[in-house]
Amino acid sequence: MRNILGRSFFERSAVEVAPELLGAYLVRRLPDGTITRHLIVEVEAYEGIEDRASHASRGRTPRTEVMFGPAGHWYVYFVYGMHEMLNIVTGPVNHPGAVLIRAVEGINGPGRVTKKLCVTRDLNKNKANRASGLWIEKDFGSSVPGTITQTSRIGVDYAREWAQKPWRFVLDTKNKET
DNA sequence: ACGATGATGAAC
DNA sequence: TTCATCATCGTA
Repeated sequence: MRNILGRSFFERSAVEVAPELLGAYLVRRLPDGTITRHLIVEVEAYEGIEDRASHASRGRTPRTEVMFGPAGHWYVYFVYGMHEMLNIVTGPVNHPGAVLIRAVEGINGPGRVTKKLCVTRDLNKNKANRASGLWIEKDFGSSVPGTITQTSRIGVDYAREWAQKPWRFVLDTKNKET
Protein backbone atom coordinates (compact mmCIF):
# COMPACT_ATOMS: atom_id res chain seq x y z
CA MET A 1 0.00 0.00 0.00
CA ARG A 2 1.12 3.48 -0.77
CA ASN A 3 0.94 6.11 1.96
CA ILE A 4 1.20 9.86 2.03
CA LEU A 5 3.98 10.63 4.47
CA GLY A 6 2.93 12.87 7.33
CA ARG A 7 4.21 14.42 10.50
CA SER A 8 4.84 11.19 12.40
CA PHE A 9 7.13 9.90 9.64
CA PHE A 10 9.17 13.08 9.56
CA GLU A 11 9.29 13.67 13.31
CA ARG A 12 12.68 11.96 13.66
CA SER A 13 16.31 12.77 13.03
CA ALA A 14 16.91 14.03 9.48
CA VAL A 15 19.71 11.47 9.20
CA GLU A 16 17.21 8.72 9.91
CA VAL A 17 14.52 10.09 7.60
CA ALA A 18 16.72 10.95 4.61
CA PRO A 19 17.65 7.42 3.41
CA GLU A 20 14.05 6.30 3.85
CA LEU A 21 12.97 8.90 1.30
CA LEU A 22 15.00 7.20 -1.41
CA GLY A 23 12.59 5.22 -3.54
CA ALA A 24 9.64 7.28 -2.30
CA TYR A 25 7.70 9.52 -4.69
CA LEU A 26 7.62 13.27 -4.78
CA VAL A 27 4.13 14.06 -6.05
CA ARG A 28 3.15 17.37 -7.61
CA ARG A 29 -0.23 18.70 -8.61
CA LEU A 30 0.29 21.48 -11.10
CA PRO A 31 -1.99 24.52 -11.43
CA ASP A 32 -3.75 22.87 -14.39
CA GLY A 33 -4.65 19.90 -12.21
CA THR A 34 -2.29 17.32 -13.66
CA ILE A 35 -0.47 15.13 -11.17
CA THR A 36 3.09 13.88 -11.69
CA ARG A 37 5.05 11.41 -9.58
CA HIS A 38 8.84 11.42 -9.35
CA LEU A 39 11.05 8.78 -7.77
CA ILE A 40 13.37 10.40 -5.23
CA VAL A 41 16.97 9.34 -5.90
CA GLU A 42 19.16 11.82 -4.01
CA VAL A 43 18.77 13.59 -0.65
CA GLU A 44 20.84 15.30 2.01
CA ALA A 45 20.21 15.50 5.76
CA TYR A 46 20.67 18.71 7.75
CA GLU A 47 20.38 17.90 11.40
CA GLY A 48 20.22 20.08 14.49
CA ILE A 49 21.59 23.42 15.59
CA GLU A 50 25.11 22.00 15.85
CA ASP A 51 25.32 21.13 12.17
CA ARG A 52 27.38 23.95 10.73
CA ALA A 53 26.22 23.13 7.22
CA SER A 54 22.61 23.76 8.20
CA HIS A 55 20.99 27.16 7.91
CA ALA A 56 19.65 26.53 11.41
CA SER A 57 23.15 26.65 12.88
CA ARG A 58 22.84 30.46 12.90
CA GLY A 59 19.82 30.13 15.15
CA ARG A 60 16.23 31.11 14.71
CA THR A 61 15.83 33.72 11.95
CA PRO A 62 12.92 34.64 9.67
CA ARG A 63 14.26 32.24 7.08
CA THR A 64 15.03 29.30 9.36
CA GLU A 65 11.88 29.68 11.46
CA VAL A 66 10.14 26.89 9.59
CA MET A 67 12.95 24.46 10.41
CA PHE A 68 12.17 24.91 14.10
CA GLY A 69 8.50 24.21 13.53
CA PRO A 70 6.59 20.95 13.21
CA ALA A 71 7.85 18.20 10.90
CA GLY A 72 6.26 17.51 7.55
CA HIS A 73 6.27 21.09 6.29
CA TRP A 74 8.19 22.36 3.28
CA TYR A 75 11.22 24.59 3.61
CA VAL A 76 11.81 26.28 0.27
CA TYR A 77 14.49 28.96 -0.05
CA PHE A 78 16.19 30.91 -2.79
CA VAL A 79 19.93 30.73 -3.37
CA TYR A 80 22.60 31.98 -5.80
CA GLY A 81 20.14 34.50 -7.15
CA MET A 82 18.36 31.92 -9.25
CA HIS A 83 17.64 28.59 -7.63
CA GLU A 84 14.87 27.42 -5.35
CA MET A 85 15.81 24.60 -2.95
CA LEU A 86 13.22 22.14 -1.70
CA ASN A 87 13.49 20.64 1.79
CA ILE A 88 11.12 18.75 4.07
CA VAL A 89 11.26 19.72 7.74
CA THR A 90 12.11 16.92 10.17
CA GLY A 91 12.38 16.40 13.91
CA PRO A 92 10.38 17.61 16.91
CA VAL A 93 9.33 21.23 17.33
CA ASN A 94 12.26 23.44 18.40
CA HIS A 95 14.76 20.91 17.08
CA PRO A 96 15.62 22.14 13.57
CA GLY A 97 16.18 19.58 10.87
CA ALA A 98 15.46 19.14 7.18
CA VAL A 99 16.09 16.87 4.23
CA LEU A 100 17.06 18.51 0.94
CA ILE A 101 15.63 16.82 -2.16
CA ARG A 102 18.61 16.95 -4.52
CA ALA A 103 17.35 14.79 -7.37
CA VAL A 104 14.48 12.70 -8.64
CA GLU A 105 14.67 10.15 -11.41
CA GLY A 106 15.60 11.87 -14.67
CA ILE A 107 16.16 15.27 -13.03
CA ASN A 108 19.57 15.81 -11.41
CA GLY A 109 20.33 18.85 -9.31
CA PRO A 110 18.19 20.50 -6.63
CA GLY A 111 17.66 23.66 -8.68
CA ARG A 112 16.45 21.66 -11.64
CA VAL A 113 14.02 19.61 -9.60
CA THR A 114 12.23 22.71 -8.35
CA LYS A 115 12.24 24.36 -11.75
CA LYS A 116 10.79 21.28 -13.44
CA LEU A 117 8.09 20.80 -10.80
CA CYS A 118 7.26 24.51 -10.59
CA VAL A 119 8.20 24.68 -6.93
CA THR A 120 8.83 28.17 -5.58
CA ARG A 121 8.98 29.93 -2.24
CA ASP A 122 5.24 30.32 -2.06
CA LEU A 123 5.22 26.68 -0.95
CA ASN A 124 7.50 27.57 1.96
CA LYS A 125 5.95 26.66 5.34
CA ASN A 126 3.17 24.72 3.63
CA LYS A 127 2.32 21.25 4.81
CA ALA A 128 3.33 18.38 2.56
CA ASN A 129 -0.16 17.17 1.74
CA ARG A 130 -2.75 17.13 -1.03
CA ALA A 131 -4.00 20.59 -0.16
CA SER A 132 -0.65 22.26 -0.80
CA GLY A 133 -0.26 20.41 -4.10
CA LEU A 134 3.10 18.90 -3.15
CA TRP A 135 3.55 15.79 -1.07
CA ILE A 136 5.51 12.55 -0.69
CA GLU A 137 4.20 9.01 -1.10
CA LYS A 138 5.97 5.83 -0.10
CA ASP A 139 5.18 2.21 -0.79
CA PHE A 140 6.05 0.33 2.38
CA GLY A 141 5.24 -2.99 0.79
CA SER A 142 8.15 -3.13 -1.63
CA SER A 143 11.89 -2.91 -1.20
CA VAL A 144 14.12 -0.05 -2.34
CA PRO A 145 14.63 -0.26 -6.14
CA GLY A 146 18.43 -0.10 -6.14
CA THR A 147 21.40 0.32 -3.86
CA ILE A 148 22.02 3.22 -1.50
CA THR A 149 25.35 5.05 -1.49
CA GLN A 150 26.39 7.50 1.25
CA THR A 151 28.77 10.41 0.67
CA SER A 152 29.56 13.77 2.20
CA ARG A 153 27.25 16.65 1.34
CA ILE A 154 27.70 18.92 -1.68
CA GLY A 155 28.70 22.58 -1.46
CA VAL A 156 29.23 22.77 2.28
CA ASP A 157 33.03 22.91 2.51
CA TYR A 158 32.77 25.90 4.84
CA ALA A 159 31.17 23.70 7.52
CA ARG A 160 34.48 22.37 8.88
CA GLU A 161 34.16 18.89 10.37
CA TRP A 162 30.43 18.88 9.62
CA ALA A 163 31.26 18.90 5.91
CA GLN A 164 32.67 15.39 6.31
CA LYS A 165 29.48 13.83 7.66
CA PRO A 166 28.19 11.16 5.25
CA TRP A 167 24.74 12.69 5.14
CA ARG A 168 24.14 12.62 1.39
CA PHE A 169 22.23 9.57 0.25
CA VAL A 170 22.05 8.48 -3.38
CA LEU A 171 19.89 5.74 -4.84
CA ASP A 172 21.61 3.98 -7.71
CA THR A 173 18.79 2.47 -9.73
CA LYS A 174 19.64 -0.62 -11.74
CA ASN A 175 19.86 -0.38 -15.54
CA LYS A 176 18.06 2.90 -16.05
CA GLU A 177 18.78 5.46 -18.74
CA THR A 178 19.00 9.07 -17.72
C1' DA B 1 36.98 27.91 -14.44
C1' DC B 2 33.75 31.26 -13.70
C1' DG B 3 29.89 34.57 -14.01
C1' DA B 4 24.96 35.18 -13.24
C1' DT B 5 21.95 37.19 -9.78
C1' DG B 6 19.38 38.29 -5.36
C1' DA B 7 18.25 36.98 -0.58
C1' DT B 8 20.26 36.48 3.88
C1' DG B 9 22.51 37.64 8.06
C1' DA B 10 26.20 39.94 10.36
C1' DA B 11 28.89 43.89 10.90
C1' DC B 12 29.30 48.65 11.15
C1' DT C 1 23.14 50.45 4.98
C1' DT C 2 26.75 47.90 3.22
C1' DC C 3 29.11 43.62 2.42
C1' DA C 4 30.56 38.81 1.94
C1' DT C 5 28.55 34.67 1.36
C1' DC C 6 25.81 31.19 -0.62
C1' DA C 7 22.61 23.42 0.44
C1' DT C 8 23.64 25.97 -7.98
C1' DC C 9 23.80 25.81 -12.98
C1' DG C 10 25.17 26.75 -17.65
C1' DT C 11 28.67 27.94 -20.58
C1' DA C 12 33.62 27.57 -21.49
